[in-house]
Order: sequence, then structure tokens, then C-alpha cells
Amino acid sequence: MATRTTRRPERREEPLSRERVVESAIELLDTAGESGLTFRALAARLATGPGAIYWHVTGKDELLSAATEAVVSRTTASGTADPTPQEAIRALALGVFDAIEAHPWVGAQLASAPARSPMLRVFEHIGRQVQTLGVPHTAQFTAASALLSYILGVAGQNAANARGCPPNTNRTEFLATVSAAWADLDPDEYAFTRDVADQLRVHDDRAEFLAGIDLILTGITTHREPTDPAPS
Amino acid sequence: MATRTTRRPERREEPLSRERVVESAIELLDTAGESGLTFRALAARLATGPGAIYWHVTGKDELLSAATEAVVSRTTASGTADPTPQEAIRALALGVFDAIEAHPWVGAQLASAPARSPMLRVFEHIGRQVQTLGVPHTAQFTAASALLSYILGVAGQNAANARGCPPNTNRTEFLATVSAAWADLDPDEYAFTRDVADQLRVHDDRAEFLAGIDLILTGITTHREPTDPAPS
DNA sequence: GGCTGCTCTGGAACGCCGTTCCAGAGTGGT
DNA sequence: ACCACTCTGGAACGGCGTTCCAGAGCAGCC
Repeated sequence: MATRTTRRPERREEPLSRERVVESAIELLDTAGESGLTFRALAARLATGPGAIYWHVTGKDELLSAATEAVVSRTTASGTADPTPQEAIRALALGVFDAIEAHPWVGAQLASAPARSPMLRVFEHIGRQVQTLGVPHTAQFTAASALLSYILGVAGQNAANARGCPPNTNRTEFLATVSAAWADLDPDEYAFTRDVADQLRVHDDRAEFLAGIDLILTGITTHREPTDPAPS
Repeated sequence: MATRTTRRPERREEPLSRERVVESAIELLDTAGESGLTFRALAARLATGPGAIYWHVTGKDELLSAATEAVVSRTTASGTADPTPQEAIRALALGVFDAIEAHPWVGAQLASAPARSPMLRVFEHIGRQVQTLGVPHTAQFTAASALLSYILGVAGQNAANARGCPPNTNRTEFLATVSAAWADLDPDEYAFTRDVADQLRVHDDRAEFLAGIDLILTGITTHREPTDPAPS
């Protein structure tokens, strides 16, 4: 009140920008979850009104896409030289996996809009390693697509699990609860599920994810005819 | 106005019920998409008010779950005796795949809430076939989870694609458009994607999906490389 | 028949959402 | 001094999920 317009080095300490909007959106998504990202909450965090945000972003869809793009692109950026294509694919997949574990909302976003830009880069990198693996040209699309679909599937599941209990229960307790629920299922209708309830309780998400990748990689590198001896 | 309470055989021609609510919700989702399911629209279709629906359903989450459950359970119901476990798994996966193609909203729903009931039954059936395949006990959970994750991943992608262009373009035209977009990408940054743009244009979703299933099945049934050191 | 208690209805209202609108502040060019 | 342009932010709109509640219909008991 005392000073009205004097003593203002810039219009505000930091002017609005698309970058700042997206960054704040990511923080909001990380702290308050997917439902926490609101134009009003975002405006409050940026000390402005909802209308101002629309000058830098066309709408919520673009905002979510930009936030996802920003997070995923960081994982793709770190290009380490891996000795084998298999390890390169594992590293690539783990990058996406870790990004989703750190930001569960990315999983839900990717699972429901994969054709967009961020995952296309992952697809490209996977495809190159598939080529390096010596996969026949006609099977390369299938192989890369299968790997991508699997990654996106795990992404969605992890996001769903993280949404189930974001703040409170630690992972061990959560797994114990679900495992106990599985063990209490009908023995006739859910014989298998009951049988693996123990494995669910002690399993490691990252290891299971990688094991699935390896399963697909084995399928890709194994010739269709089972008479082929194990390649190395 | 003429007759007030006379001439009414029942309170209404058909009383509200949870079954009728869920069924109408499915119809609404199929015709108007995920965003078309609204308590007001649902109330209009049922010739009632929004409040009445809450007597039969606790909220929108349960409504969506019930609708998904209803659609998925129909696919699991048809139990045909398949000669081999592989074919049984393929049939199971195709059932889910077809259900999602017929109701794209199911894909999005499954991809973002897989731990719930409907997919647990699929998991159970897959797991039994995995057991029949002779997979070692310690690897059964991994194998079934990988298959389920892959199915859910494809589910999400199909749902996203269907959401991109629900009514208008036929599939061939859509694929041609995306394929052309891929072919126009930067040759350095997207060499592989450009290379498989042709395969994208002519590919068959069902066949690709099954090919991915077969990749994982091959990985499951192929013995690990004997020289492979235990990877953590 | 009345009366009561229960199930079920459906319209009104609440608060929040994404989005649009627009008056106007700030700023650089002439 | 003026203008044109970028950018701001508060108000407002329609629609959403959800809640609330007066009351309709329908047993069952007096």
C-alpha cells in the first residue's frame, strides 16, 4: 500500500513464461497429484489469475502434455554408451520406469496418450537397438511396438498403484495388504492368484519390470523354430 | 396432467436398478465417449434426476468400475477348451483386446486401475495357463505379470488411438496419415521410426498384438541362457 | 380405513472445474 | 506524447460431481 509502483525492478520478480508455468504444473502434480493440477491452484502458486496462464498455454491438455514431455525428455537425454543392445534397451526402459515412479502422473498420462511426442523418442531409441540386435526388417516394428506396449502397460499399473496410496503406507505394508487379500480369495476361483500371493509380497517392482523386458528380448532374439540352439 | 395417479401399472414402466444404471452408463460411454458419461445425461436417459442414481451407485468411480467389470466379465465368461496353453492365453488376450476395441473407454479404465477386480480374473486365467506351460514356480508370477502388463499396455494405446478419432476417419486413412507424419520426421533424429513408417501403415492391430503375446510366450518358454549370471 | 416407517425418487442447490472475456497495466517504437 | 502490442488477472459462464431433502409410493400393523 505504501509504495505503489516505485521500487519495482521488473514487472514482477519473475515474469510469467511457458517454462515457468510448466515447471509449476509439474511441482503441483508431484505434490498434489493429478487432481491437484488446477488452473486456479496453478494461478495461486504463480501469484496471478487463471486467465494469464492461457496466454502461455492453450489449455489443460497442452499443459499436461508439456509437463509429461518435460519429465520424459530428461530421461531420454542421458545417453550412456551401453555395451549390448539388450542393456541399452534395459537402460532406456528403466529410465522411463524411474521417471514414472518419481512422477506417477506421468504414467497415467503416457498410458492414455502414447502416440504423442514423448514416447515416440523412446520408440525411436528402442527401434535402433532392435535393429542393432539383428532383428529382420519385417519384424522390427513388431518388436519395438511390443517393448513399448509393455513399458506403457507397467507405467499405467505403477501409476494406478501409486494413486491408490500416495502419502501414507510404505511399500512393504501395501504389498502385505494386497498379498493377504489375494491369499483370502476363493481357492477354486483364484487358485493361481492365491498361489503367487507370496511372490507378490516379496517381489521388487524394478526387478519384475526388467524381467518382463528380458522375456520380450528373449522372444525377439530367439528364432521362431525351437530347434535353434541357444544363441549367445 | 389429465390422470394423476390412476392408470399406472407400476411406479414407472421399469423401476431404476443398479443393473439398469450400469447398462445405461455403458450405452452412454459407447455412444458419447468417456466424457459423455455424466450423471445429468445418465439421469436424462433414465428419465429421472441425478440424485436418484446415487441410491444405486455410490459415485462415478464405482459406476465406471461396474461398467468395466460388466464388459470385461463377458469376455472371461466364454470359456472354450483350447488345445495348448499358448492358444488359451492367446484366446484370453484376444478376448480382452476385442472388448477394448468394441468399447475403447474400457481400455483407458483398465490401464488406470488394473489392480481392481476385472483384470484379476484375467490374471488368474493367464496364471493357470502359465502353470500348465510348466514354468518354474518362482517364475510364474513374473510371467503372468508380464503378459498382463503387455495386454494393459496395448489396451491403453488402443484406447488412446480410438479417442483420437472416434467417429470419422476409417482406420486405413488414419494409419496413412500417421505413417506419412512418421515419414516426414527428421532423418537423423528419427531414422528408425521413418524406416518402419511403411510397416505402420499396413500393419494389423490384432496381428501385432498377438505377435507381441507370442514374443513373450517365447521368452517364457525359452530356457534362460545357461551362462547368464544371476542378474540381481 | 388410518397410521407409520421404509425404500426410492428427482429437482434444487453447492462448490469446483476449465475456459472465455476484457479492461487495463506495462513497454518499446516513433 | 502517442500508439500498438504484449501480457496480466479478476470476473463471469456453463457444466460437472455430489449432497440435500421434501415427498411419493408401498408394505405392514393397528
